[in-house]
Amino acid sequence: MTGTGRLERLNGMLRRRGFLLPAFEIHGGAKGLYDFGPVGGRMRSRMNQRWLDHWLRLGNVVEVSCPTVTPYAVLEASGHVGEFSDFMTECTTCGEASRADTLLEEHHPNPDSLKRDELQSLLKVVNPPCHACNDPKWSDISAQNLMFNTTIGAGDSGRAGFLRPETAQGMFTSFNALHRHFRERLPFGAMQVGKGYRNEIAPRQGMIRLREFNMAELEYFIDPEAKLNDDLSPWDDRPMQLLAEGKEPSMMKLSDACKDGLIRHATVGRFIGLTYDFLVDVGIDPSRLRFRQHEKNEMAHYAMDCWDAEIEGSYGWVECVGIAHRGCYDLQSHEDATGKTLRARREFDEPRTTVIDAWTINGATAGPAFKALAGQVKTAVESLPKATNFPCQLTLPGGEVVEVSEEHVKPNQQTIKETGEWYIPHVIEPAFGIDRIIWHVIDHAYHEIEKNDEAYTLMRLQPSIAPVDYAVFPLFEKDGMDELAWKLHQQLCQTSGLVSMYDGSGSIGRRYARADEIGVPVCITIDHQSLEDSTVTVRDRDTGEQQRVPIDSL
RNA sequence: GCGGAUAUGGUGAAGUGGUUAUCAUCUGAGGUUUCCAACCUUAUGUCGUGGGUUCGACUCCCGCUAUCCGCACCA
Repeated sequence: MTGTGRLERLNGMLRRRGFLLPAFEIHGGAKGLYDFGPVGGRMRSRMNQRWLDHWLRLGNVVEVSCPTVTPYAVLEASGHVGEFSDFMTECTTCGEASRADTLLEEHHPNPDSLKRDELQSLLKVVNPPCHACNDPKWSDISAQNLMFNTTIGAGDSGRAGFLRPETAQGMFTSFNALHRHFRERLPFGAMQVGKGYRNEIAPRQGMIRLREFNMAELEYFIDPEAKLNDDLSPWDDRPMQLLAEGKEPSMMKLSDACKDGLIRHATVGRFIGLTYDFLVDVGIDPSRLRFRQHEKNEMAHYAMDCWDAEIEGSYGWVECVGIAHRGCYDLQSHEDATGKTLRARREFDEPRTTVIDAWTINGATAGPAFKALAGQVKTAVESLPKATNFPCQLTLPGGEVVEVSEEHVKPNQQTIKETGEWYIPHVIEPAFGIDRIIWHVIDHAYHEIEKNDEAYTLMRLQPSIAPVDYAVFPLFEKDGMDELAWKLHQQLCQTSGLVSMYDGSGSIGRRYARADEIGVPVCITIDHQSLEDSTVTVRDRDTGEQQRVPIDSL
């Protein structure tokens, strides 16, 4: 941060030039909602594309797209309904708002687990003092859900739902389709870029905390027992700033951090490396990038290990990527909630044979004898040792005592051969906050310099994400230079993936300045000589150097 | 959600209980100009929003919305 007011000037420029604008402004605007304007919109889609390309290079990752509108049951199963709701209560004396469960921490082993009614009545009974004014007078509690509620369908047939708080759940719920697509072979990944929604209590700091935001997530499914080919040596030449839990920050090689057990899983380590490469590739200054491991107590409800990529900018160090080892939590949760299986199979090296030589029930006699309890009796009998003598008494899980005699049982002798087993895959998830990354890319690219004793601003954006590739200028809009420039501009626009901008107004210096301000890497100028020999000058944004080249070589 | 500050052309600012609200810059048109924000002419464009006080409110008061800074909350 150089100089006071840089942030204000930067924000002013972003607005003026159409990078970022407060959304719906003529209606008064809305907190936490932003437009990407005519310049920023292009940059955002380039960033998204760049991100997809980056992960597609792994070769076993596919792109999907899931709805943002999500049924209640999905997010209930994932734990979001519970985790993303807080029950708030307000002190009627001083107006201080508090979380009801926090107030009751000393009066209940786990107030967070209580249902709304239970929490309400416990609050009434305990009546804890307000930590601001000490008065124990509380309003009724109200649910503060950080997800946007909606109703899917109209009227009585409407189902409760939410706008998704993350893109991940759709990829978990379609696990079986992904699994089939990859011929049932792990590891594989599914990813998507899309919108996520969180009804933040207090959106702040421009692009840093939004209510509707662009996210890009990869869910990488692995067999927790399989050997994975996660070679971290490619990153040995670029140590990274790592803040491991409970350790001092230090520059480390990923391979060492993994060897020392700071990074608890090699795939997490590899994704840290790939994330580093992506961020630096789109223009993040590597010296202002670090990876921080979550403390145990700040870890989200699903995570086993989590590393954030934090980027330093005008708002300090900000979390922009989370790389979480989610274990089997998500697939397990959806299995539990739906009764469907979300599993992969691994074959054993050698088939495993289990020899059973014990007892089971004789259905024909035990059925009529024990009726409804027969199932429980069967389980109990099958766990008895071979040496058991009948009749004998068994206590069932429900407390009933039954007497099992010889006629109810028969020997159970079989050999079971298993060639493999079904298991719930583990998930490693890199989750990117695209808006936050775009913000920091802009923040790092924005330079205020002096040029001929005048303040001058330029954006040193990477060409791969610059909103415009070429600016085409006629030196003067006359003598046919304007027609030639317009023709070249049209030609460039025909090329897939290229964006060109024509600018013919103002002095040539002014036009260079305008292009520099939005980070156009290359300006092409048509002058008198161009009319004669079909050459143009190509000017580099960062050095200002010009080269004369034939039009055809562009 | 609480407390404080703020809200005037696209951007940045000045100003007033009274008739036509000021300046710079940007933007458009025309002219001029042989490569880094030059110059001349000219044009377009503003008092966040709703209510109140008043003969009259951009100005004073209140609510709302938004922005910035703390606190709280949160991934």
